[in-house]
Amino acid sequence: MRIATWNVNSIRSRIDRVEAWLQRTDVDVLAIQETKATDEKFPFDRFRALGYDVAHHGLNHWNGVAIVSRIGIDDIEPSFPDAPGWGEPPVVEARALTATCGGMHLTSVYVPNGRNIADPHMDYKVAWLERLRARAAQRVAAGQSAALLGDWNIAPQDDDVWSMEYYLDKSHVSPRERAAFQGFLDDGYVDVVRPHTPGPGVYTYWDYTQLAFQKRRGMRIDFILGTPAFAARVEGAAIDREERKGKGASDHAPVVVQLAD
DNA sequence: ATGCCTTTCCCAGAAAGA
Repeated sequence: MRIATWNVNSIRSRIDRVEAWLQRTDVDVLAIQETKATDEKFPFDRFRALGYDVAHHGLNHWNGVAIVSRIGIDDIEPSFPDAPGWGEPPVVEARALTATCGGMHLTSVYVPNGRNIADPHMDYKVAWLERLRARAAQRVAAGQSAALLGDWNIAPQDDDVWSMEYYLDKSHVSPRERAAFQGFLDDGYVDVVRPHTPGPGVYTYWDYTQLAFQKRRGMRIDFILGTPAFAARVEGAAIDREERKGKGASDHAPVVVQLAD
């Protein structure tokens, strides 16, 4: 069985690529981020035609998360309890969606960007992660097979960026953000991809500008964190950087884990 | 300090991404 995550940067502009990728990779469940669509504009039919059930949470043309599954999808839950909002007045954004697929509790996660170290959006990012962590910890305590899959907008280790010198004063590598990410690991979550895709120089995101991909200037910011019960089933993992190539690519690559049946 | 590029809104240029 294969489970994957992919920030597609608009499902409508990427649907042809996503469809071809699903057919090529034989993935059973895909967690999607940045659908940038409401339900009215989400291409449900394209996934259903391939045999996937769909859960989508999209409130406007920003953010938006989904899970598509061909092993069943139940207990669909948008967001999570007490999720912080953004704006004035604060609005809870479409950045998380949990569903049960084949007995596993899977959450598609799109962590707020943070923008800059001193930006209010950074406080929002950290608070959002704290609340997600509280909910996620319950799944470890319950002994569930669960995973948080998505775009974390954090590079936890220095090797996860092409240049620490470049990112030193920027978002994604600050101690606050790294501590927020580490909290999930402290609670028992496991990065199930890194052991199978060791760095340095291994990334999941490359900026569209400045020929970043061609120059191998990327960041590892997309992760699959599993509970011990989930991690015990992982047999392999891969980052599909081929999918970042060519015209019409997302700026993120898909990340895939192979599970024992 | 900003643009570099891409996407959305929907036809002009701002907002957001990271």
